[in-house]
Amino acid sequence: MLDTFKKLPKSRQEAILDTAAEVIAANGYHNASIADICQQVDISNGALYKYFKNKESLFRAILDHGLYLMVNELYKKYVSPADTLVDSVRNLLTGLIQFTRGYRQYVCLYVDIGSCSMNSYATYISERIKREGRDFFIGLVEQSKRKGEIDPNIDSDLLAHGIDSLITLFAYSLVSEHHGRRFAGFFKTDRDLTDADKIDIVVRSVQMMVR
Amino acid sequence: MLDTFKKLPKSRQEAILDTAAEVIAANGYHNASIADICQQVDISNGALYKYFKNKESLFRAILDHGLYLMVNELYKKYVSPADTLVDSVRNLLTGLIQFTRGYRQYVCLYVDIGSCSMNSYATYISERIKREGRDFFIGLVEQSKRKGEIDPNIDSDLLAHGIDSLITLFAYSLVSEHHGRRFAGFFKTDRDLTDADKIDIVVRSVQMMVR
Amino acid sequence: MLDTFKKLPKSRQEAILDTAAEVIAANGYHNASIADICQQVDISNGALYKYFKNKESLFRAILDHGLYLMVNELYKKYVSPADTLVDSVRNLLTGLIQFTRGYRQYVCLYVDIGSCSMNSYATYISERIKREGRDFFIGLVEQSKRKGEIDPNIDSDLLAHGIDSLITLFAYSLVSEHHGRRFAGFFKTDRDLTDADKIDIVVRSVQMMVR
Amino acid sequence: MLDTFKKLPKSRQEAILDTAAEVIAANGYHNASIADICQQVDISNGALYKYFKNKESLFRAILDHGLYLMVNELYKKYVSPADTLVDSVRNLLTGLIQFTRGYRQYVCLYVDIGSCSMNSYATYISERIKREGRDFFIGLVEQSKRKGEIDPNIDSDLLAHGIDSLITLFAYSLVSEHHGRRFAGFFKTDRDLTDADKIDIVVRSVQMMVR
DNA sequence: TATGAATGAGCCTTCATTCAT
DNA sequence: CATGAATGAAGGCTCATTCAT
Repeated sequence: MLDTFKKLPKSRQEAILDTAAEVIAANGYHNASIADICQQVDISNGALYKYFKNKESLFRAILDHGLYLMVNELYKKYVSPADTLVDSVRNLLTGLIQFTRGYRQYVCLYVDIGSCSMNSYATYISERIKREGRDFFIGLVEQSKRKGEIDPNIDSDLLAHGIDSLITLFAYSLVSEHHGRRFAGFFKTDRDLTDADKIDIVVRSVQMMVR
Repeated sequence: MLDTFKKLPKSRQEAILDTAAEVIAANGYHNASIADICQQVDISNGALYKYFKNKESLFRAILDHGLYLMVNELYKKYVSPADTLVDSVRNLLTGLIQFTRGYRQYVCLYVDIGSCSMNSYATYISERIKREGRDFFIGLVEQSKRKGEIDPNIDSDLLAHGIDSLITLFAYSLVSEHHGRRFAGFFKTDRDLTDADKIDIVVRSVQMMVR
Repeated sequence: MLDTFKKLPKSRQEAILDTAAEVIAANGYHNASIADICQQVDISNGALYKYFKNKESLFRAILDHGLYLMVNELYKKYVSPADTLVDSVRNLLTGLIQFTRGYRQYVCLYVDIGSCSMNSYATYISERIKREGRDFFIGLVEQSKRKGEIDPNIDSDLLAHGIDSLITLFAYSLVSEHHGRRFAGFFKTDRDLTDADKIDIVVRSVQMMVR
Repeated sequence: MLDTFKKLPKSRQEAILDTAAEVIAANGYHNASIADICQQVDISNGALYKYFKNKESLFRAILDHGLYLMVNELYKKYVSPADTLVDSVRNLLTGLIQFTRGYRQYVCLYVDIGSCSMNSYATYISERIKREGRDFFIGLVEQSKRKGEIDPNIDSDLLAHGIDSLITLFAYSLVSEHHGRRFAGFFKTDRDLTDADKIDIVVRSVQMMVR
């Protein structure tokens, strides 16, 4: 990200990142063309290269912004220390659905970054994503222990990892064709699973683990 | 896949698919070039187009073969009806590690197919993958119930989904930079997690769910 | 130069190199566009890149061919051991004029390669050009000494260098605006210098050196 | 060159021209970018276009300044009417080496202007360069004749042209990879030719012509 | 007057696909 | 049936130049 970009009004910066993220999320990093992005963002080809050194650098700025949003618009927004573990999880899932409405493209990129062909790009952001997620969920579990809600003998790491796994795949299911199908596949209904159904499933899974 | 391809010796067919899968897994579908694939596979450019209508059709053949391998070299090979649920899971995880040694590229593609930018390609194969996975895990759980190993009141779908979630992300962690980091991130050791450590983690997670 | 190019008929190879050389000579290396070259040569953009790895590699092939021509169509063609030194020079100058009629573009490139902005490209070919030129002219001078035409006390290197200098700038004057003017500038006539005039000037200069 | 530029302090004007000349000399006219030039010169992109109509106009101003320097910092500085012809040549060569230390970029451009791809740009300046050079060298020769140093029957034009040729290629050899190699190639030493060696060579060549 | 962001055509290069041999 | 040369659109990126501030 170059200085020229930082000098833009925050709202313009966000609009550019959001739209560029959309194009990349829809087509995949390699398949999204700079020309496409510029057209959608409504800036000239040259302008983009005044903002970012190259395609990869634009992508990194998008990933950075996505992480920022995940922490500030999700982790910090939908969870309060007063809640029980299970309520926290439920709130987070609800939050995730809200978040996906506003920032679907970033959820997509969050999924994409996990694919093997993105391994080299993942290096840039994964460590930070990991840290945020781990601290958040281990914090949740230990708080819950302190409040005496769950058995103190439960392995915190194990439980945090289990909850994170369920929530990760829940998030994936919101935007990925494959994961949507996989998630729903286990549950036979005569209609599609609603968001509420899916929240319920994850919450019950967590309860199964802490019971 | 055209008839010309089917007429090739099975071993040649597999060699072509395996190598093409390798190139695509390493670079991503959009970033892998037909020229690269032909060179690695050691066939002429024209030959490839005698075997497959186009790039996407080659990709589909690869996905088909990957699914075939997953069922026959994994689900059917490493699990026996005599085992307990937990042992089955352990065996499957061990199998996955073996499978990844021989067919890493297909595991990669299995991960990739979950990314949003592959949504349109996922449609082709996901339904079948989902069915195989769902039947396998629900089968495992119900067999276990029948043998009286686990509480019959447990929701089979929920448990099957939970186990599948853990195993899915375990598989992901074997080949994806991001998922490798995410998985290990929850567990502090002074060294990297070994495969045995990771198996142990998933097994204990499953025990947590059926306890 | 790639194998694909070498497989073309020699005549086609030459036609491609000659035409590409023309475009580059007319516009300069950096200013000559691949698109222009392809259009003039009448091949597709992609074809050129099947023949040559990149622009620089095409340029090198052109330089190689130019050197080949200089040796075979000039040095070897217009000079015979029977001639006196002065006649050899005269024949070479006549040859240069002929050569320039058929291969003007290569003479241009020979001039261009001497410009500072081509220093990095010159490295590739200069050493060989130098060797050919030096051997040719020193050979000429020493032969002349052996035949007793010129004073054996004359420093061969010095004389060879002097002759080469005059001939070099004569060649330059045939194709370069600047050098044409510089050369002619010293001689006042009421008309432009003819080729014969210029040959005469160089020959008399050489005579001045061996007198 | 626009009035805005002429209003700048002379020293600023020179600094701008010198630095811009450096960038163009290093990269070649077509390959040197305005952005690069502005950055090196430390003026804004817009400012440059307030000073000069366009890239070519800047280039012309540089060429003009180069000619000015050649006349005033070289021809007028290192040669005195009291010197013999040979001493004048020696002084000029020494001067050229000094000049190249201070103004190498202009020597480069002087070489570049001779290349064919610069023919259209050469038109602008060559006539004047030619005149200065011709007058200078013919002046030198005729003065020498008047002083009775050299045979009055020698053709002044021819000698002036010969001397200019040697000095031109000497100058070229100071900055051009190709010409450096060509010049030195004729003289076998176990070390590189020093500047003094090269001066000596040219001086002896001139002596060979006037003997 | 000075700035530097914006433009968009044009650059070199790659690619999936076709087709003559 | 196999080959691999040919295509030309499209890719990421740069550039001389303009113009609102």
